[in-house]
Amino acid sequence: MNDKEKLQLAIGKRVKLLREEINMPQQDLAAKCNIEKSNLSRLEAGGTNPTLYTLKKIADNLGVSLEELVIKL
Amino acid sequence: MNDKEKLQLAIGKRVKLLREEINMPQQDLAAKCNIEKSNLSRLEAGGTNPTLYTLKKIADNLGVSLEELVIKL
DNA sequence: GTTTTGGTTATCATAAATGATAAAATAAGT
DNA sequence: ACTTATTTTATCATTTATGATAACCAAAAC
Repeated sequence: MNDKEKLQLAIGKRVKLLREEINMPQQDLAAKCNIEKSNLSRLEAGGTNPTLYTLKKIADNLGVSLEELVIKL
Repeated sequence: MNDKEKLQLAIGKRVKLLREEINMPQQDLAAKCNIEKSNLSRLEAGGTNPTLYTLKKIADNLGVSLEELVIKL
């Protein structure tokens, strides 16, 4: 498990946590962000190294700032 | 100028500002991050949509947290 | 038990970030 | 002016995130 993989897992968990806190399904969040739901699923599972723009859209639609999204990463 | 481009310009300026605050040349930062100096140049100019891992390496080597790096974006 | 609902996994194509290298431009210092 | 350091720009190959679609799994509802 390298740094990159750890980071991917961490951001994935963070997104999942914030999303579940507001009871928003993956598909809803994905739709709002204009990303594929399968893509979001992989992201939350730590399977991708998302770009800044993807993270920004997720933060916006979760109602948090980008800082809050990447906290402790 | 769309949202993505604005975001790229914003992160670029932020990296540049933080880097210059500690008087670190692009090439030094790039070397520490194991990224190409040309790549960093483009990033600071707003020409790329960097991945989370790239941003994390940059934050680490600038001596700031990821939150601090993406502040106000 | 069979519909929903939410989530996962798989595959392939496409777009784009990055690696690698080189050349040109700019600034700073001597 | 000349040198040196720094940055920018360009190009091409490679890697990878994402788009798009489909099939599958799990749990809860009914």
